[in-house]
Formats: sequence, C-alpha cells, structure tokens
Amino acid sequence: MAKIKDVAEAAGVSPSTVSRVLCNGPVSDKVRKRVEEAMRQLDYRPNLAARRLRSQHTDTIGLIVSDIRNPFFTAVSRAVEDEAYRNGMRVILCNTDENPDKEAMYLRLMQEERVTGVIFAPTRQTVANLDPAALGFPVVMIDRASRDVTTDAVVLDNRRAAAALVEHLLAQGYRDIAGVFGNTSSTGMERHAGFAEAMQQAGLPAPAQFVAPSVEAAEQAVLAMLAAEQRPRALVVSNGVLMLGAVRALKSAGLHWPQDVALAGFDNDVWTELLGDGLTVIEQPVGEIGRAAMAMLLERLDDAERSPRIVVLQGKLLARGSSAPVA
Amino acid sequence: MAKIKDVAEAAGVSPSTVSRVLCNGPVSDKVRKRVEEAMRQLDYRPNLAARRLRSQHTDTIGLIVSDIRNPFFTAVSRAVEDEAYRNGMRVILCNTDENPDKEAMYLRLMQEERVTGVIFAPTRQTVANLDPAALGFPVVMIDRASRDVTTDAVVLDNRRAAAALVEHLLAQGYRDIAGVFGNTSSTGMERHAGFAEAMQQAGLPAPAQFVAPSVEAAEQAVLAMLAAEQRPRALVVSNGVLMLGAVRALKSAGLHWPQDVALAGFDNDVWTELLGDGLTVIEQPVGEIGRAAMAMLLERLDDAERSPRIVVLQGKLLARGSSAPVA
DNA sequence: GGTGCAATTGAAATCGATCCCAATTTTTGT
DNA sequence: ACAAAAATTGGGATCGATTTCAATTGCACC
Repeated sequence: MAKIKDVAEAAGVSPSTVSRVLCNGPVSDKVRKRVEEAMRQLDYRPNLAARRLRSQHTDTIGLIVSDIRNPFFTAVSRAVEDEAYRNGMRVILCNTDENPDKEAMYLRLMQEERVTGVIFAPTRQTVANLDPAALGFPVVMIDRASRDVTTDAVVLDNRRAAAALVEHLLAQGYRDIAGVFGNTSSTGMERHAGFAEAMQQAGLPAPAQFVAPSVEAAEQAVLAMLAAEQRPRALVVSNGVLMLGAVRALKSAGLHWPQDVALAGFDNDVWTELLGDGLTVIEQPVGEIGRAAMAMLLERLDDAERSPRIVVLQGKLLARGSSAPVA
Repeated sequence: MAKIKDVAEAAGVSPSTVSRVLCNGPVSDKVRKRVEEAMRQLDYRPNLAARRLRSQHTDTIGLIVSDIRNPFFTAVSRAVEDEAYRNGMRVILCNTDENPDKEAMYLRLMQEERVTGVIFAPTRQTVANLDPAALGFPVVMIDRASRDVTTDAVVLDNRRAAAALVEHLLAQGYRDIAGVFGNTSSTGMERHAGFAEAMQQAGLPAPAQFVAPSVEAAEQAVLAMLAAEQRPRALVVSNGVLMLGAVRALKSAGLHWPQDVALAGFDNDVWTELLGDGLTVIEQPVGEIGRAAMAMLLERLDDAERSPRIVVLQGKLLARGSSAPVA
C-alpha cells in the first residue's frame, strides 16, 4: 500500500508537502493539484496509526455501555456515533454486562488507545471506586452518575420520573403499588427513591424488589410477587429490560393488565405501544441523551478546567392502557 | 504518560527488553519481575498506535451494518464483538443506513485504519459494484451476499425460509397471500424469490410490494394494501423492521390478526411472542451468524488462498397465533 | 534591478513502539 | 575448568505520518 513518500515521489515534491495537502496546510494550487492526482493514481490512504502516533491525537472516543442489546443503549449509541462521526471522530464500543471487571478492562483498553474521551454508563460499584481524574481522558457519564457532581454526566430526572409514575397510578385509583428495580445501577436506586418518596407522601407503604438487570431475573421476581399472599394491584418497573420480564411473568401467570395488575415503567421501546392498549411508560429522550453526552465531551475537550456539570433531562409520561383507571 | 523508555530506565534495562516483557518474548524471570514492577509503578500503558504502526497489524476489525437499532444487527453485532474481543481484537462499528455513499466512506475509513478484516452487510448496489480484492483486507459478508460465491459470506437460507412461511400459511388454509419485501438488500430479493416460487408451485398468484427498509415505508405500503379492493387474507413480511410497520398498519386500520389478516415474517424480536397469541416468524440464529462470521474471518486471515465459501444457516419456523388455521 | 516580505517548499527530527542482529551472559557437557 | 551451545540482553533501524525550522521562491515596490 502506497505511503506518503511514494506520493511525494510521484508528484515530484517532498513528503512534507504531501502532508500539507492532507492537512490543508499552505500549498500552492498548482502543487496541490499534482499531489492530489498522484494520490488518486496510487490509491493512497493515509495510515491512521502513524498519524495518531505523530500528531498525538486519536480523534477516537470510547463508548462503554452495559449491553448494546438493551434498546435504550442501542438508541443512545446510535446518536453518539452519528454525532461523533459528524465531528470527525471514531467510536469504540464496549459491552460490560454490568460487570465491574469488564469495566476496568475496557477503561484500561481506552487508555491504551489513547482515546480523546469516553462516554460511560458505569455500575454503582465502579462509580464508587473510580477516580476519573486518574484516567488521563475526560469522562462523561450517561444514564448513571455519582451523587456529587464531580464528573460530567447526562442523566434523566429519575426521582421525578418515578414519582410521576406513582402519582399517575394514584390518580388512576391504584393503592397497592409495588416496585421492581435494577440492583446494579445508580439509576435503579434513584428511581426507587422517587418511588418510595411518592408513596410515602401518599401515606402508603412502598414494597420494592431489587433484581439483577436481566429479563429472567425480573420475570422470576415478578412471578414471586404475583404468587404472594397479597398480590400488588399495580407494578412500577424501573427499565425496559425488567419490564419485558414483568410482562412475561404476567402472561405466564395468566394475568391481564390492567384488570389484574396495572403496569407502568420506563423506556418507550417499540413494542410497548403495541401490547394490548399499550404500556404506560416514561419515555426517555434517547437521542438527546446521546447528543448531549457527545456535546458535553466536546466542550470538556475544549476546556478541561470548567467545573463539572450534570445535565438532567426530563422524561415524558406516556399514559396508556396498562394503567387505565381502576374500574 | 509513561513510555517504554521510562519503564526501561526505571527497571534498569533496555527498551527492547521491556518490549519483550510486553510480548511474552524470552526474558529471565528476574528481569521480567523488575520490569513488571516498574510498569506498575509508572502506571504504564502501551501505546496502541505506536504498536500498530511498527508491528503492522492492527488487530482491529470493521463491522459495517445498516443500522444497529435493527434488533437483528444488534444481536449479530453483540456476538461479533464478544467473539472479537475474545480473540484479542477490537471492533469498529459503522452504520450505513443502507446508503451506498456511506458504505463507500466507511470502507475507505477501514482502509485508513488498516483493519485486519471487515464484516459487512452491504446493499445490493454495493454488492454489484464492489471488488473486495481491491480493498486490501478480507471481507466476510453477512445477511446478504452476491449470487456467485466470490466472497466469504454467512447468510440465511432465505428462499427456503420464505417458502416455509408460504407453505405454512397454505397448510393453515390461506390462499390470498401477499408479500412485503425490503428493496435495498439482496436478502429481500431472495426472500421474494422463495415466496414467489412457493406460491407458483401452489398455482397461486404472488402479489408483492418492495419498500424502503423502514417502519414508516412498510406501514404506508401495508395500509395501501389493506385499503385495496382485494385485501389479501395473509401477509408475508420480509424482516422485523417491516413487520413492525405492518403491525402498526393493521392496528391503525382497526384490523385484527389472524381473523382479518394473517401475519408471518422474519426475526424473532422480543415483542413478537408477546403480541396477542404471538407472531409467526422465522427465527434467525443471530448469535451463530455473528460467531460464524468472525470464525470465517479468522480462517481467512489464516489462509488467504482458500477458496471463498458461503455458510448457509437455516432459520427456524415459529408457528404462532398470527397464522392460526382459517376458521 | 535590487530589496524586503510573505508565501511555499524541503530537510530532518520525532511520535512510541517492535524487531533484527550482534554482544553478552548463562548453561551444558566433558 | 574450559569450550561450545543456548539463553538473554542491548543497540539501532524502522514503521508512516506530522511538525519545526530553515531555505527558497515569488512578488510588490522603490
């Protein structure tokens, strides 16, 4: 494969000049034309590894999520990637499966890649132990964040959103409401807090289950709740993956919503509006989250000193059939 | 950030020796210990750009799909990535939106990255124009392939699968069956061929629509079909994205399946089993497709000369409520 | 025609690793 | 204990680009 020296010889100029053509440096039109022609002749492609080594910037960002198969992360990723490529950056995608060891491994990989920055949805455990300053690149957290604002982050107003679900269910006439929350992310904790708060405000108990973030775990947990002495009249579920488990549990228990159990949760996945009269969910602005994260990262790269900030976005309550008023 | 020279000095050895420690070269245990300790002290991270430049292998593969939000590609990607990382390779993910210009752009990027190989789901147009030999890296096509076996590929037995859907519908008593197919991929064409063939074998006409590969396009097309004079009694839909459009069209037209129109399609997306009594679909072995593609790529890297081959995987018919026998 | 200044161009160092080859040390065999 | 063989180590070139700095060219103006 042709290198810059070959192009230089073919065009009768020095490698420096070819490089200048590549980087839009000062070159006379005549020479630029000749060089470009030579590049075409030789089908020249700059070697990005060499360029990165010499120029000391990789124009690459890392995107570390738990599982790209979770539609929330799929959508966010797509937005991040579009935005990144628009800004001339590549994306390295990593799936951690909510496993702190994998998180550490990928962070290490990001260091070896000398990435420009990282967008990261960490587990609670990693949030607690991580010192982003020691990493050598800026980090923007998404979906999850530490309580104190020490790292840039883009998150949903989780407490408000969870409370909004509760308030909605209360307004529809439900009282016996139970919650199911993911146990690995700060998001699950926040949503639980909002849930508990709103229930307490209504003077109601707030029974809650914390489960591993998988469909199967949620299905098992919900099946158990449904089989219990005091079956809840409504369920608040803290994300789309768990909601899928809940729906499966209801189906296999032969129960119907909202007649037997009302449902309300998070993430407006495509199927939620198709199920019966629709599932009531908080829709997250997934595209905006991805774009905001990328924008924050770019701003941070512009100014390493500016104080960290958290962008809090609001969810949108989509009230649908699964939380119809109590008959 | 520390470099190899710093580590060498700290450990009192030459850079060559440090490099050997990194690459498991021949080093005495004593020295290896010292070097490793120095690395820990300095929090050393090898610079992958430098390593790639010098060693002339990037251990990076490109994964080019149309849209990661399509659950089929999401699942395949996840399998590819797991398999890649397991083999010590990174993945660069690209979304082309079935746009040949983007495809060309990303292929060019892959050349600049000097990737080891590429796994690619190309549009028909690109399949027709592309000369994989000129790219400089091996390509394994997934989901789609050229008719003649000139490039490694992993595909479904699309004709058989589509025919299986038709045969199933016929067996259930349906006769007026129409098809909806994507118009940008060879996959759509193959599935149409299988559909048409099976219908012809039954002595039936095979009305078909070709649409852009988006939910909206499918929804519009299906709405039109449903409003036509002769509404079909059953629909074969060529992938999960289009199926979503079809379901939406039925819903908004106030029609029910299978009573008004039976449905059968591809891709066992999570929601297909939840809708009513379930949607009849051909399940693709998504994980296997990703793993097989990665395995093929590795074999090809091992032996550039072996003759190209196509791995054809079989889909699995999941007969569910949407194609219940005609009453 | 010569001078001064800006615009182009080229030479050579450099980024941080790997790798070839030669030098050195250690091990082995007798 | 000594020579030969094997194992380990170091020196220095190299991968393919960018970047600094100096040299050259072109042009305007006196």
